Amino acid sequence: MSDDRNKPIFKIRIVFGPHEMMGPGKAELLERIDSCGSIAAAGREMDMSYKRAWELIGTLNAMFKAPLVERTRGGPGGGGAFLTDLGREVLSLYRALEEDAAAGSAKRMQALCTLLSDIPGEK
Amino acid sequence: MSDDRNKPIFKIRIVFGPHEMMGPGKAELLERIDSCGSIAAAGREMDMSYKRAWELIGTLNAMFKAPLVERTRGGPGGGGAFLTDLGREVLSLYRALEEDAAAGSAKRMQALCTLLSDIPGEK
DNA sequence: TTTAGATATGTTTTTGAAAACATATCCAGA
DNA sequence: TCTGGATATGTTTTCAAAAACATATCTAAA
Repeated sequence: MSDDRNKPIFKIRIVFGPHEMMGPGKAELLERIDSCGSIAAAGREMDMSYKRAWELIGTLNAMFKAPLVERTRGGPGGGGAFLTDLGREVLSLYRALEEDAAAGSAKRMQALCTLLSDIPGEK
Repeated sequence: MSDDRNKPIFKIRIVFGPHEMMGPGKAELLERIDSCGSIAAAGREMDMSYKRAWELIGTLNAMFKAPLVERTRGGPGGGGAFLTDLGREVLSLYRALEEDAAAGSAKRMQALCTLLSDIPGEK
């Protein structure tokens, strides 16, 4: 019997400084901006207000050596946003880091799950 | 010149289910209960209200096969709390998992830090 | 039998982050 | 030159999580 229930989700947040951090939210936002071509559309997909998405991008752009996202205003379609090379690099690095971390701790994760209550989600 | 500034902090949160998760906060709480011998004292050390600490312990006790923390009431000192064997096991497993994850992703972490802005904390 | 210091909970208040709302601005193309 | 759809921000409102406050309860030991 395959026991695929209870697959735990591994969330990583990297805190670089008091106001500089990166976690699952910003990563997903970058990803969606890459595929959508706009901050507004990415935000909509994530059920996030444009303003919030815009703010997150602002902090991301400020915390790295150069902007991860560049934007254009006006024109056909009204404008848009796209990842810079650095943006793509940071994103893929973060994703790879996630995988490495998960792989490195898989054994322990399995052991932890063993100790969980049998009746999960039973709140 | 040692460049120990900007040592990033790696935070891991494991989400087992919709209402079942464990992260740095619960881990530290377990640790301090172990060393303090009481929920109240542990909470004080963490600047956390007794009520909140007590609630966190409640959810922890509920999500594993057996309680991680047991408590006594009354008596000299008024009572106290201590980790069960399972509690100690979960805690050390979580700590080990953290280390494994950090070790597994250290290379990528280093690479990420390289891309950070030079002027950190400059908000 | 009183006390001390902890556990155990209910109730009210704060507050800080996110949402919601509101505009202003930009500009290629029709 | 008007328009559409996006960026860019300021302002107000909501709301849920945490804090704060308030008690009640337990019990070994003095």
